[in-house]
Amino acid sequence: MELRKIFNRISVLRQERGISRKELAEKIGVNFQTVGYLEREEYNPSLDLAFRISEYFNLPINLIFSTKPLKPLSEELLNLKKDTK
Amino acid sequence: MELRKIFNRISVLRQERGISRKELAEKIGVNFQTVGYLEREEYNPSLDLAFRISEYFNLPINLIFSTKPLKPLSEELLNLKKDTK
DNA sequence: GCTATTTGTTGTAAATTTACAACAGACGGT
DNA sequence: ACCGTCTGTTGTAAATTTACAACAAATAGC
Repeated sequence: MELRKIFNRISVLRQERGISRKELAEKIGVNFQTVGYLEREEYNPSLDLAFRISEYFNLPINLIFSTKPLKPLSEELLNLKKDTK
Repeated sequence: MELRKIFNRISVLRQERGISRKELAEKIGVNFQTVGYLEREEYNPSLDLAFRISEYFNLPINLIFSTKPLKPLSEELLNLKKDTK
């Protein structure tokens, strides 16, 4: 089906929480190397795994994953502030 | 990884739009039997495919897919109205 | 009734995701 | 310098998703 690459913010979110890949892996129930593969965007998570990550970070899927390259969160925040002023 | 089953509203949304599985399949770029598998929830879509469906229906992933059984849309609507009054 | 379209289902092969093991490099604390 | 933890990477096997072909049943239009 020629899969598109999905971009994600997993490593940023994980580092914000100050946890290691191993800890995150345990929380979401996968091998720690799998977290590595996901952070390096070497392959896409399954929908179920995407939901587990979303549940762990308490953020909707669309905020963590995107079909388009993700800007740094800091920049997104800046744009939001611009819009509301 | 013992995958959880993900529930979805694909068949309702498709029927609301009045299109066939074949038409939907063409729009999202998969085989029409694949749409059948998804509607019967025999397997979960990949994250990319979930995004294509989300883009086609112009709805966020979380409104179409869920880890918990989905109530009819009519009921969801009723709950929303209750909350706001 | 006939025909076309849609849907449900099954089977097999290909592609993708995940687990797991192994190893190397970076980094911090002692 | 040593030790432990974290990270990056590669390889292989297992599980899951997808394509595709085939066929039956249901439905709608003529």
